[in-house]
Parts: sequence; C-alpha cells; structure tokens
Amino acid sequence: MKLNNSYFYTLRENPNDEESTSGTLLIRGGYIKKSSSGIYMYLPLGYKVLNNIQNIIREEMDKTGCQELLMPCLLPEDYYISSGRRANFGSSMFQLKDRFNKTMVLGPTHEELFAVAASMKIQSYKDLPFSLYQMQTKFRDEPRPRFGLIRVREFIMKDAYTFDKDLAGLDEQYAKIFQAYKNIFDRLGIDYKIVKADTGVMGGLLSEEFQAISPIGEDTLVLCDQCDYSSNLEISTHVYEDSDEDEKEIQLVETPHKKSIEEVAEFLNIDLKKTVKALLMNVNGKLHIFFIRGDRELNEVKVQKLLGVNEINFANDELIATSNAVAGYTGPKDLTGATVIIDEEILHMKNFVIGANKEGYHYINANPKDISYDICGDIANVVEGDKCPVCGGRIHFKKGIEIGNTFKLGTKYSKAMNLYYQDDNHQLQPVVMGSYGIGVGRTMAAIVEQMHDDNGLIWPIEIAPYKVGIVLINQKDEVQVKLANDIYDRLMAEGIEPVFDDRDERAGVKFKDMELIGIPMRITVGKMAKDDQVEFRMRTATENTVMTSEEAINKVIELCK
RNA sequence: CGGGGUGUAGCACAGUUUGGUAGUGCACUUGGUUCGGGACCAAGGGGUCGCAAGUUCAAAUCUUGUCACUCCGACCA
Repeated sequence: MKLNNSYFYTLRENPNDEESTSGTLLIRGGYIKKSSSGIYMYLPLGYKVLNNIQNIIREEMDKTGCQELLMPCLLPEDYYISSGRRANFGSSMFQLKDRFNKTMVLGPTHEELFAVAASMKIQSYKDLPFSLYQMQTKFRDEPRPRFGLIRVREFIMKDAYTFDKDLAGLDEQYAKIFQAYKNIFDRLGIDYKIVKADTGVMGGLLSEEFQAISPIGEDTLVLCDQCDYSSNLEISTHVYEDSDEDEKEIQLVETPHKKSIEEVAEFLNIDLKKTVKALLMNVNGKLHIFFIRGDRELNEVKVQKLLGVNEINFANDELIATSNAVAGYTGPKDLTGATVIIDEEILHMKNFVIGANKEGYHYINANPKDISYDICGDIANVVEGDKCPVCGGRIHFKKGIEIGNTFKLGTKYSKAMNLYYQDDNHQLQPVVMGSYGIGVGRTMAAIVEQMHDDNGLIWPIEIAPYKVGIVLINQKDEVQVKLANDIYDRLMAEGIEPVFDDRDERAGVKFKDMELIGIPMRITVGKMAKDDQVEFRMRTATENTVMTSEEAINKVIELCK
C-alpha cells in the first residue's frame, strides 16, 4: 500500500475518552474508531489485523476437522426461551420487534442455534461425533463497556461446538480443540494462562478460560509459585490451616466507635487474620449473615452455589432489624433472627476477635466452641500467601483478560433443544455438547496491551497489517524514488505487501508514524540510495543496519517465513 | 441502576464564576524558507458552542428539561 492517496491517518494526541493503552494506541494509529459506547469501526489497518488473527484461528480450527459455517445474528427470541436462557441473559440481550410485532433478539452466543443445525444431521450414534464453528458478530448490551475493544457491546467471536454420543467422546473432542486453542494463542505470541472457572450462565460440567496476563485484566487468576495449579479466583478452592495455639478463655472487651474490622484490629493491636468479620446480606428477602476471616472477601459465586440462589445483595437497615445484629459489632455468638453462615476456615482458627452484638463491644479469644451457626462452607476468596490446594506451595495472584473459554456443556442444551440420537440399543439419548469461544477483537486488544512501547504499537510479524514498511526520505530525489519503488515491486512479487510511505512529509513524521502503527520491519531509503544502500531496522530495535537493497529484501523474505 | 465528571472546528483544550462580535495548539489550504526523528514564517479556510424550551435588549455563559460520552460502584462470558 502506498500512503499517498490512501485512507491512512494518525492522531498526535490521545483521545480524551479512552482509558486503556490498547484503546488509545489503536485509535491514534487509525486502526479503530468508536461509533458509540462499546461499538467500534474497524478501519483498514484494524480490519487487516482482525483478519490476520481470524486466519490463524481458522487454520488451527480447520486442522481439528471442525467445519466452518455462518449463523444469522438476528434471531427470534423463542430459541432462548426454549433453552431457558432468555431470563438468564435478561437485559444484556438486545431485543427488537419486527413489523409483525414478533420479538427478535441479536444473538449473544449460539448454543441453541447450533443444536438446531446439528439436529438436521443427527439421527443415530453413527452420525457422531462432529464439530462446527463460525466467526460472527455477537451482541451483548454490557452495563458498562470499558477498555477499548476489551469490553464491548458488539464483537466478533469465534464460537465452536462439539457433538458427541457420550462423555468419553466429549473428552476427546474437547482435548483436540483445547490443543488448537493453545496453538492459536502460542502463534499469536500472547502471554497467557489457562485457569479453571465458573460455568456461569452457560452451565455444564467444566469451564476453562484462556487468560491473557495484563494488569488491566478484570479477572483475578490464582497461581501457585511451586506447581502449575491455576484457577479463576471466583472458584478457587481454599485449603484450611489449623492453628497450633492453645485455646484461651473468651473475653468481652470495649471497642468504642471502632466499627470496621480494620479499626478494631488496629485498636486491639491484633492481626486482621485473627479476626472474624460479618457481612449482612439479603438473600431472597431474608437476612443472611456471613462470617469470614477479617482479611478476606466474600465470594459471591461460591455463596450462590452453596445456597442455590442466583442473587445476593446487601441487607438494608429494615432487614437487619429483624435480628439482634448491631452493625459494626455483629458476631456469631448468641446471634438470632438471621440465617448464619460461617466460612469453614473459622473452625480451624483459634483465639480470634468477633463482634459481641452489643454497641461498642467485641469478644477476644473466641474459639469455634463459642459460636453457633446454621450453615458452614467455603464462602470466601483465597488471598495471596494461602496454601496451594495441589502441592502445598504458596499462591499468588495475576490479573487476566479472558480471551478464550472452553466449556464441557454435557446434555443441558441438547435436552432443552430436543437434540437426541438413537443408540445401538434403539434407545434415544441426548447428544453431549461442548462449546468453545474466542473473542477476536478482545484478543487483538490483549496483544496490544502486552506489546507496545512509548512510541506505539508493536505487532508480531504474523498478525501485523503490513510486515514491512518502506520509508522514502526524499520524494524529490529520483534515485531514492526509483530504489524505493524497486524494493516495493520486488516484495510485492514475493507476495509480501509493504506499506510504502511516499507522502510529502518530513522524515521524522514518517518514522514516528511507522512506529506508532507498529510495523515490525522498516527499510529506509535515503542518501545512500545512490550506492544501492538502505537501512534495515526491526520495530523492537534501536539501531539501523546498513545493507544493500538486495540484502534487505532477502532479510524481509527470511523473517516472513 | 446508584454516585461523580464532561459535551465549544477533524483532534486536544481555553472561554462559563461576573451574559455583550467564537478563541488557542495540532491538523488542513496557499506562498516562502527548511527538510534523516512529530520544522519555521506569513496569509487563509473550517464551528447551528450536544439538543430543546425558558429568562433577557442581548445566552457558549443564567434556569429547566433532555440526549450523548465518561469515571467509580453494582452487574457481567
């Protein structure tokens, strides 16, 4: 592409409404433009990168024998009502009426429709297994779009679905696609971790997430410094460690005006880890009081599973008044009028601090024998330094951007969508399904988050919009012009399209732009053109290498392989 | 959905307190000088000041409403 007379622009200043590095750089480089909150245009450069990523995904998916197809985005609401997910998605699903007043939705994910497509093929066990995928636009009306392409309302997802006759078959196909995902993210050059995760609104048997490591990630990954244990914080299991202290006698102490657990710990000069705090919550309109160690956080996913509910909220004063709890001084001793749930860890603690259910008082040296409760379970988040559930090492956290997700769905959707096959005993059996997603635009943003510097983007060669850029220093010097054009033509003939900066701009502008848009290799044609000499430089390098034009061309060809 | 912030030229912003001709930098056009790391000088072009109603002789500025964008939270694959 020659920049003269092309659609190409860059911005010298950061946009004022983008927070993330990736969003800012992609906008400044002219890769994307926001059209409204969480909805972006992919401009020519951005579209090339998007396509390059899609091609890598396509190659690896095709290798597994997965077949590509294309589903509609616009669907009757009925599919999601049949599967029972219409209510789950709620207002995050875009909805509209057609001219006959029928309710249509824009698809947020396509398990239902793939089940319908699969039913055309599946009659007997002999029709299984197989797998299908598509790359298609998905719509989710996010309450808060954020971070450029990372959390958006309209996005392209590669979604794949496997169909098997039993769990053994699912395991086999799952493993194949899992490996393809590793190949994809390895080829994209992303630093990522695979973690176990909650199945959430998808349901099913198992969920694993591919998480790009990034400080702006919205998920917390729990990792072990000794073994390869990894888990999303939302489902990470907690190993309890018994205290070896001798039990002391419980004692009431005054803690005037010390309401938060941090204030109490400081006032009593006691480690937060030797305290127990209360969380007063509203579960289905009833007061539930949760007790966890003072330095931990309540894990809503675990609580929802333990209690079998979809939603928990903070309790208001009216609800709290149904018990004898005193805000700031609530403890699990002699507490009445609420369902009391304690974290199992508390049973392993000794001589800890609890609220006394009396304004201005706490107990110290409380022990498990002193407290009473209705339910006990794992309800808290792990914290850094906790014991690894696999090897006993210590765990630490990293932040991740979820770029891929794989689910063993089981028979949830096949049963709901009436997808059955006949087995060799003439019995009807539900098809066993798996589903597998990759957010293509989000992956692009994650790559930028991981690969950039002060001067701009840095694309890996395989996904760069152009692998090499030619900077023509003086477009009035015929020798330079001819050499630059010769190099351009030679590379085109090799099937490598360069971006050729032939604009009437000063050299500095051309260098800055080439760096901002992150072109991996640069050939500069300048003063030495009369001796057939050019400068070659990688985007990541700080020095030029002088060589002949022939050597530069060969270098590019070699690095593109 | 709760709480804050911002809407003025393609981009980034000032002007709003105290109403009185629409401004600055970048970008763009023309001429000149310069020209291998975001040049300089000069002269230009471009804006229903988010939208609507109101107050006023007069509104970017005051009032009310409304829309959009955004941050923190809630929520979320």
